[in-house]
Amino acid sequence: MSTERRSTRQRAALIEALGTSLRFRSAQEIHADLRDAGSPIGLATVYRNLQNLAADGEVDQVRAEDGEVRYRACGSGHHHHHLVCRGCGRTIELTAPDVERWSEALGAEHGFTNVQHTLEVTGTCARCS
Amino acid sequence: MSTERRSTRQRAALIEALGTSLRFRSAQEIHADLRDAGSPIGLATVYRNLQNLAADGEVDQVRAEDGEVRYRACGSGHHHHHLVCRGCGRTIELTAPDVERWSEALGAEHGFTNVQHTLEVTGTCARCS
DNA sequence: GCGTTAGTGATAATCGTTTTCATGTTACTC
DNA sequence: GAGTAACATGAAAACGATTATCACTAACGC
Ligand SMILES: [Mn+2]
Ligand SMILES: [Mn+2]
Ligand SMILES: [Zn+2]
Ligand SMILES: [Zn+2]
Repeated sequence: MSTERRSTRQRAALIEALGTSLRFRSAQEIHADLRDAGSPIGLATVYRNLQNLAADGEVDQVRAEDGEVRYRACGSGHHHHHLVCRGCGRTIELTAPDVERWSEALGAEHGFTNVQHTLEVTGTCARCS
Repeated sequence: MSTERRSTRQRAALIEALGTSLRFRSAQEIHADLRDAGSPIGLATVYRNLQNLAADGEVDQVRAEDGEVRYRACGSGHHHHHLVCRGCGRTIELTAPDVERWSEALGAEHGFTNVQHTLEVTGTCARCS
């Protein structure tokens, strides 16, 4: 899905806003932050661009417990997981080769193909406890 | 949270409907199934009872990709994970002691306490491929 | 049976997200 | 630099799952 997207002021502002944050944030939070930072942008545009960026692999998205989707520009463009503080949102990227192998093997063992998985870890970071 | 809940016709019908299904189903699916099966019940009642059952550990709930919450009465009352067919919904319960240890250790290593995790595996089962 | 109180359900409200559609911009050609 | 077709934007309306309301019903303990 390599896409040629037009460069707009809004898209640039969104990418910059993402780049400067270490936390996962919802579309609405990001929208408010952009507004506060003096970059007027429509909410629908935030949603659209976040989805495009996610589809293009530029940002990660996770679904919070309450069902809201949160976005973050992660350092690695490759498959990884997250350890997220439930207090402050501080996020640490994790790789879990054992889990990758484990899920693949279990899928195969049960005759499943095209095996995917989701894995997220949460806790309270040192500063927050 | 061990709760003393009153036994009602609706609650009994819901528990029975859950017991006879192997798939994860949304509250609305379960509601429709109950109606079709001749057990009139309000949608709000389905939602309320499913949440109670989940809080009491009687049913598992997972969030689908589209954000919908799905429910299922699982065999084991203990912590486990799922391998779910994206085609037919067929579900296999998994335990992953290695993952349990891995997430605990990683949390501790980064100074996190009260570490929790979610892990779900999806794929296409033999029958569906 | 009675009273207390949790449970029910039709309906309205909530809220994150998506769609609509008229208008603004971008990228490209000449 | 125009001209232009396709894409992007955004205010507003629509959507859809879930939750809240509230008048009514039915369990439970006595
Ligand atoms: Mn993985
Ligand atoms: Mn586990
Ligand atoms: Zn923290
Ligand atoms: Zn299947």
